Formats: sequence, structure tokens, C-alpha cells
Amino acid sequence: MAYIKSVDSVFEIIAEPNRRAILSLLVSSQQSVGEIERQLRMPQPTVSKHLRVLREAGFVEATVDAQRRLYRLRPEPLQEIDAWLAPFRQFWSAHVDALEHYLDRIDPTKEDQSKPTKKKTRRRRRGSNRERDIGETK
Amino acid sequence: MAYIKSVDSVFEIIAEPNRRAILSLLVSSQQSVGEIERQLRMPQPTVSKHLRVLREAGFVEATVDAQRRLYRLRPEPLQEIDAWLAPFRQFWSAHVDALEHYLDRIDPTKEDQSKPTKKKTRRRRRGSNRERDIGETK
DNA sequence: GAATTATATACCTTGACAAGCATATTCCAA
DNA sequence: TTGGAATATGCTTGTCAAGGTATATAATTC
Repeated sequence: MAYIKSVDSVFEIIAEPNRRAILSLLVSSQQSVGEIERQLRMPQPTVSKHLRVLREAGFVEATVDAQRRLYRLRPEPLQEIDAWLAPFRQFWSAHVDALEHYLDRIDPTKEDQSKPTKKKTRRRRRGSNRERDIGETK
Repeated sequence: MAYIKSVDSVFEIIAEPNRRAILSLLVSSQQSVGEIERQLRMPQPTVSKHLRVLREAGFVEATVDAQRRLYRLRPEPLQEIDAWLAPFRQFWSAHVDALEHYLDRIDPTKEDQSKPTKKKTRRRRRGSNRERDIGETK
């Protein structure tokens, strides 16, 4: 009775820190709920709930052993994440090379630079070169 | 003035579908807010807000060009995700091999595989061997 | 069968966050 | 300087998910 919505994407699943912890724990070997509970020091209902989410999303599967449930990883959802990452990998290998090329289109003092003699007159498209960096607003 | 909390992990950032869309869009090349807005068909404030989150998390950086902001990817946070995934990759390469070994510890009627002469004899604390699979409750 | 262990689930409360809408800000052009 | 384009931000609201606590279910042992 937990239909109507579940969770759309694998990304929402691994957004939760406790769930990531559980997954990491299961990499080495399968574990019972109690074992997870003890190693991660989290309340049993919390563990069970997260396991349920992980199970319904296909990240883990369980085996019944008496009163125990042995949970283990399933590869597919994680592979899905890996696949999403693929295009970006291409990007960041190219990025090191591209960096120098960017640098001379951008003010080299970057990161914090005092605006360089504020000139105006360019427009985007065509000759533009007046591109300043925006700092993190953190 | 948007400190005190930001977001802890890169995973929470990419949990949001629109943000993933923006990132994917930026893989090919940098884009202005308006371009993103049009291509993804989302309201401008929505785009700006997501860009802000992405920027503060280091996923993107921006360059000012007149009234435009040109956003482009930064590799680090995505690499962080990639790094988290690493241990699991090892797991799923091993998984294909391990599969057959698992199959005879588990009830063979499940899923569909041709069970290889179901043998038993493993345990887990005392005599029990009754390990059943748990179905998705979806 | 009673007590105990292991796990799941129900209910409730609270906090986070995304969207919508309006508005502020900045830069440009005429 | 007025208007318009591009982008950012403030405020409000609804939704959803996570945690806490209690309890249900199931298997085990005595």
C-alpha cells in the first residue's frame, strides 16, 4: 500500500545521507537490519524505512532468514546514475585543456578581481570580451 | 545573505530534476539564463533560483556579459559524485560473476533464471536455511 | 503458550524546499 | 531619461519526506 508516487528518480533516493550510508555499508557484504542498525547507530524504524525505500527503488533486495532480513545491493540503479554521469565525464576531461583557452577570454585576475577599467561598448555575440566572473554568494 | 545552511551534499543538488536538466544542457556549451529558460520551458525565476543553488554548490559558474549571465559547468562537484560511485563500480563488475554463486543460496524459482541444481547447506547461526526472497512492495 | 528477538508499519509533527507571483536591480538603447 | 530587456530576489503557500514513538507481525526458544 505504498504506491501512488513512490519516488521518481534514483537521484532522490541517494540524496538522503542515511541511505547512502546504508548502500556504502552493503558494498562489502550483505547485512541484516540489526547489523546495519548497530553499525550506523540509527534507530531500527529508521533503518527499516530507508531499506524499504531502497528496496522499492531497486537498490537493494532482501532475503529472509528466520526473523532476519539479509539485505544486499543490486547494481542497476547505481549503474543508472553512472550512466547519467557519462556525458559529464567527457566534459571534465576536456576541461583541463579548455581552461587555458578560457583564461584569455576572461580577466586573468579572476576570483576576486577589481573590475578592470570598466569599459563599455561590446555586446554579446560578436566581439564580446567584457565578461566578469560572478562570485559564489555563499 | 544566503549562508547558514546552503546544502550539505552534492547529492541533494542533483536530486532536483530541473537542476539536472540545466546541468545536462550546459554540457554542450555555456548558456545564458534566457537560453536555458527557453530551451527548458521553465519560468525565469525558477531558472534563476536553480542556477543560484547550482552556483553556490559549485556546479556552475557565471560570467557577466552586459545584462546577460553566461553559465557554464564546473567539474568538481560532479567528480565528487563520480568518486562516491567508485566503490560500487567494483561491486557491479564482480556482481555478474557472483550471481551464479548467489543463485544456489536463494530460492531458484524466483525471477526467472535456470537454477543450477539447487544445493543447500549454508547457514547462519544454527541450522536455519530458510531464506526466501522478498518482493518489491511497490 | 509465554517471553523474546527481529523487523515492519502506522500515525503525527516538523522542517525543507520548490513553485508562483510580484518586484527589485542592472544594463542597454533611443 | 525613459523604456525595455535580462536576471535576481522576496514572500507566501502547498507538498512531501524524515524522524520519533508506539505498536503490529513473525519466527524462535523455553
